[in-house]
Amino acid sequence: MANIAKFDRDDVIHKAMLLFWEKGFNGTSTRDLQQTIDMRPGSIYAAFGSKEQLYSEALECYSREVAAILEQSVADEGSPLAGLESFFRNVVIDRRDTNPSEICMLVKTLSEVRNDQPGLMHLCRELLKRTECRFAGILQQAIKKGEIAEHSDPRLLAKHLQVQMIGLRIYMKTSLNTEAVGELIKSVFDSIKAH
Amino acid sequence: MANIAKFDRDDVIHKAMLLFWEKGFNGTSTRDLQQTIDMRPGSIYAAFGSKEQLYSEALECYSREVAAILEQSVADEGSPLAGLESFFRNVVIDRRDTNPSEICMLVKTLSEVRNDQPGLMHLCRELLKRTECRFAGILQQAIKKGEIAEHSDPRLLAKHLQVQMIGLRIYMKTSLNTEAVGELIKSVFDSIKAH
DNA sequence: TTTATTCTTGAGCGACTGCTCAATAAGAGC
DNA sequence: GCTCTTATTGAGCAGTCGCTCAAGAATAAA
Repeated sequence: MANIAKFDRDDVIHKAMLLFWEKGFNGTSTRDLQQTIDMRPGSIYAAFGSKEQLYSEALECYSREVAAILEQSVADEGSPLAGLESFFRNVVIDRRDTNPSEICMLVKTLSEVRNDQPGLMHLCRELLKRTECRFAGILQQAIKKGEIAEHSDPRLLAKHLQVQMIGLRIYMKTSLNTEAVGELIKSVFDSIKAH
Repeated sequence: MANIAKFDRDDVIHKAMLLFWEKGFNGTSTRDLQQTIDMRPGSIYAAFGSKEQLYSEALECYSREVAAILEQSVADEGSPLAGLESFFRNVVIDRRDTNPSEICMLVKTLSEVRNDQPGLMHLCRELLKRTECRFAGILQQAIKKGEIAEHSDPRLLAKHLQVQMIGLRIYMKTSLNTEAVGELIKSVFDSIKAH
């Protein structure tokens, strides 16, 4: 009953998320984790059950934080479409050095996880779908505000944006060419406006 | 001096490639490899030096095979642009069930490998760059044949295609929606033609 | 303080990791 | 046949893996 002063669960998950994001699921050992979150194996397994379960919670944490950045971008720009573009530049270019990895953690998971971990796979799909829905919602606002043509299909455009976001982040890691990627982002949003 | 009848090196690398592509670098144990390529550890390490070195050769094998598919597609279609589109559909949609993974092996590597394996990272970048150059070459042919506008920049378009290819394959894995992805591919090539 | 409950600790289990190397087999040249 | 060189074998090393659990510390209730 008593809410005994325990470790700060959210903080621990956040720290675990950063480590997992950097090193991947297989690349992160439980010893790494113990050191990073400053907990002993017994406590970790009592609190989270398994490495996979902790990873799940880290994924959800990641997804929440990305959603917050997106929301903030739209609010800051005061325009749905400009907010989206700012979000893209922010995530793909500006944060690439400070983030644990240039690549989206959901994509890293999807590409690493094997079919014998259906839970993680399913969670990834769910979280990516939510991002796509957020994109669609913002695009819908952009239509309302007349920033893009009324006959545009926000759900198709959202899929398009999802593909771009995934592709661009990886392309950024391969090319190391900030200018070229900036140009590519510009052309993505130019073509949306032109529709 | 004598060319003693040894194992078939190319065949072994191909088999190793399929396993690595499926399970990733960290996810593939040397025991897995031993069984798959039917060699004992001593022979493997005598022939390839290390797991990482064998992985490098597997990556090059993968890249060669993808390049062959691209070349074949262009030859079959008798048109550079139609060949590219056929290649996209082939790789992103048609082969997704028979391939060891839906996702490009180079991208999987790039997303998994840590910075303490600079050799693999560098090789990935090199091989992806070559693919981009191949795209650019084919787009150049498309311009010559009048399939796309003369003022198009084949190198920029090639970067664009690279981003699409990467993004689409991952999106295919998340959405499992063949129709939507087919539509996305169509729109990619429609917009290239429209330029 | 005493007792009951919750939380934390860390030694260590059994399985697995990448890899080595002395022993053996299999050819090539004579 | 015989020697010399090269190829293959597989037991096993030293280290790491994810995880458990008996013991102890910390807090709450009485």
